[in-house]
Amino acid sequence: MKTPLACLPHDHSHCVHTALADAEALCERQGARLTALRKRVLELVWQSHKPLGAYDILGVLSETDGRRAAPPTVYRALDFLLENGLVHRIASLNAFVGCNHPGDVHQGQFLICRSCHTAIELQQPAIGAAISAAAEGVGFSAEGQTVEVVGLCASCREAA
Amino acid sequence: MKTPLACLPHDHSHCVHTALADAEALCERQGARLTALRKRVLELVWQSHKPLGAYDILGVLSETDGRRAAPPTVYRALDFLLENGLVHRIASLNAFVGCNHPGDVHQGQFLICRSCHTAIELQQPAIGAAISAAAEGVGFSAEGQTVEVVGLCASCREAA
DNA sequence: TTTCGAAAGTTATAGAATAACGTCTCTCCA
DNA sequence: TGGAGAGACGTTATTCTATAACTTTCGAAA
Repeated sequence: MKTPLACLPHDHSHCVHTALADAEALCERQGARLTALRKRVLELVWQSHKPLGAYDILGVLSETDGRRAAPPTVYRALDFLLENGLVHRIASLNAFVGCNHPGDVHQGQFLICRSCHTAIELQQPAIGAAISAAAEGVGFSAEGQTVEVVGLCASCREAA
Repeated sequence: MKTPLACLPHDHSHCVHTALADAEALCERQGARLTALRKRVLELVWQSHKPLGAYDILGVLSETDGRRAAPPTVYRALDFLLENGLVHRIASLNAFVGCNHPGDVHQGQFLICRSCHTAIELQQPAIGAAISAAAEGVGFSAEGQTVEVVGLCASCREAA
């Protein structure tokens, strides 16, 4: 299995640039409007691999960017990004994180470190398959899966 | 696979009685105090297989039971029930549902119908195994799993 | 240049959860 | 029997998360 970038040291500015470029290309292709605000929110979400709360984003927009922003501003931008598969919402944290493979239809599967708070996104068909099989076994038609695992990432295990 | 009771018509009062009796036995065994309030909250959570919000519980305690209750009253009772494995929290709904197999160490896996809101609890080792394997593959030590699937249950599919 | 619609601003409020402190009531032990 | 201590619950206040409803702005197309 390929080790996800999120759990290794890496040039993170590259992640951000790639994510923004991919997002622009994707929106172009789909006729979705990636406005300055939406792009900025996406950039903020991508500033690390740690899920970011809506009110954290709001704080940066208000204080750093000097933009007059209220909660709906942020939530609307996040809704747009969610709809277009550019970010994921982490239900167990009430927070948002950039999607590693925008465009691909997929559900997010996340490993969340309780120490450094990094969220590692997985794409394991085996997990989805096991869930789908179980659902079908009881006649349930699965539409969306939430898989969030808390624990300790490799780096934090070593440190401890 | 055995069909979970939650997705079939059944004598639900039996569920409630069983759940309360099991809870008493379990707490007795573990030296945990299942007070009147905690038992009542557990009963309310078990009144259906639909996850119930903390403030719904609060409403019943205040209005029906006539008890003076504020949010901490409910959250403390829920914390106790969670710690003792008697209820599960559904992160994607901010709601709580009775645990089907208290005492067993297990993570909840839930199928949540978006039409009737019933939560069907699964116990599929295959799902947990697939997740654990993926986590270990990247050196992540998994401690808690959240698996929540939204979709349509068998009854609602038929009705539609 | 008007107009139409989407995006963003604005105000207010709903919903979920916890912090901090006070009070009561057991049980245990002297 | 009668405190001492601990745990449970009450109370007040606040924080965090999210959305409803309405207004204004802006840009592209007619």
